[in-house]
Amino acid sequence: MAKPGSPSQLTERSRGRSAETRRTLVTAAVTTLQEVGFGGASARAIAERAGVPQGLVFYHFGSVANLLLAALDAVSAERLAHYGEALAGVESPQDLVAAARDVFTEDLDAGYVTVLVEMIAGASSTPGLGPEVAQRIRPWIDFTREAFTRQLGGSPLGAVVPAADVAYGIVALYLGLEMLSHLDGDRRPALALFAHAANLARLLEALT
Amino acid sequence: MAKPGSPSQLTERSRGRSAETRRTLVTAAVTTLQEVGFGGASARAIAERAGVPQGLVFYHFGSVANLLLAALDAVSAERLAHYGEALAGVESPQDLVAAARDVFTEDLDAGYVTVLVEMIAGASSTPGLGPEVAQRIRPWIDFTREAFTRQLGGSPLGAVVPAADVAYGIVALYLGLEMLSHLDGDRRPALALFAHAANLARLLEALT
DNA sequence: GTCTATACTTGGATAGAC
DNA sequence: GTCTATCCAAGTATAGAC
Repeated sequence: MAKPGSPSQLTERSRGRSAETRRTLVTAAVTTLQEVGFGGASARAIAERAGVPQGLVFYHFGSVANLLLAALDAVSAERLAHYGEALAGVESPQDLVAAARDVFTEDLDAGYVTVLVEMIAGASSTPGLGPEVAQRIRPWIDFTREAFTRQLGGSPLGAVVPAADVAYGIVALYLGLEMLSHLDGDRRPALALFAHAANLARLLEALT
Repeated sequence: MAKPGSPSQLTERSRGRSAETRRTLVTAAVTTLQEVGFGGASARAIAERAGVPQGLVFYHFGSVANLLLAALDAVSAERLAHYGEALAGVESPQDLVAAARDVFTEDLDAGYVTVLVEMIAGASSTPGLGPEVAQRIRPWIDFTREAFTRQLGGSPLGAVVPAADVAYGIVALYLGLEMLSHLDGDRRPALALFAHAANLARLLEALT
């Protein structure tokens, strides 16, 4: 049961091919989660999208769950990097809310958060998956905490409520909004909330 | 393909038996969703818990999805009735937050919201399920909107933010918190948020 | 090391027995 | 009208070919 990627006996050709197959499968796993959810993300469904035989899922990842976790890793890395860029120019709570709204819209359009939501919900039905998913969410909460601390740590709000708790709540809200918006295909209620948040941010700035 | 419950040819005995089988299946569907999620809620898994043969799922409900929707209906009805009672004695924003916290704890303990979350996430993988689930969530949002309007409609917050938007956000937050708390089995971060909300409610009351 | 063909299991659904 | 025996599709996983 040799793991792929082991160093011995690898030709240039086979090494490159393996890596590409893995990449293809990971990409296909992401789109499968987006299109048919965790429940529909079988080895067959993913492999078909990837254009490779179904057995390769098990050869390269050992199980469907592992492949889905790899997909989650890929999306997390991609998004966190992007969030970092999006927040680079932020200099006020108002900017922060605006950036959050833009990022939310992107996430919804591209279905990035769907992947996360499906994995969280799906974790209930696959033994051992829960902790793995939980671990992969922590960076999102940490990122949010830091962004909040930077822009609002010194404000009246930051004085009353610990950043860690707020960050947890914001991520929860983000996931919930994604879930509801995705469910009925209407993002307007969610975007309305961002607009109100912008108003409150303006109000808060006026106080300081 | 006669639907059960048709009036003709029914003995007292058979009518009672059918209703009881349906009830048993619905209850089993709820616990199955709670224990193994949407992905694990197969006709066989549910029927085993109900102690009835698997084919009865299709006889009585036509499909697994229909049975799961019936389970969601049962939970929704039960919870909305209970929420109504819990809010009967509420006379201030502070009371409202306290009641919400109690209800949240109950929901988490009994796994009621898990059913909802699993159905929302699972809707992605079953064609046609989305709208059905969306329809069943609307009452939760309406209920929240009314509760908010009653206690905070006249406050500064109510003046700035439309109740409908807030209600949507609160339900989203509620679902997200349930999802995260359930995932890593730690409800403390969520409960901390309710504590902060209580403080803010107190603050708001001081202003009015 | 990489991948394909095949074994085995579980699940949805229904034809027909009671 | 109610339920059971059975069928077929879809899923996971691996033994063995290249």
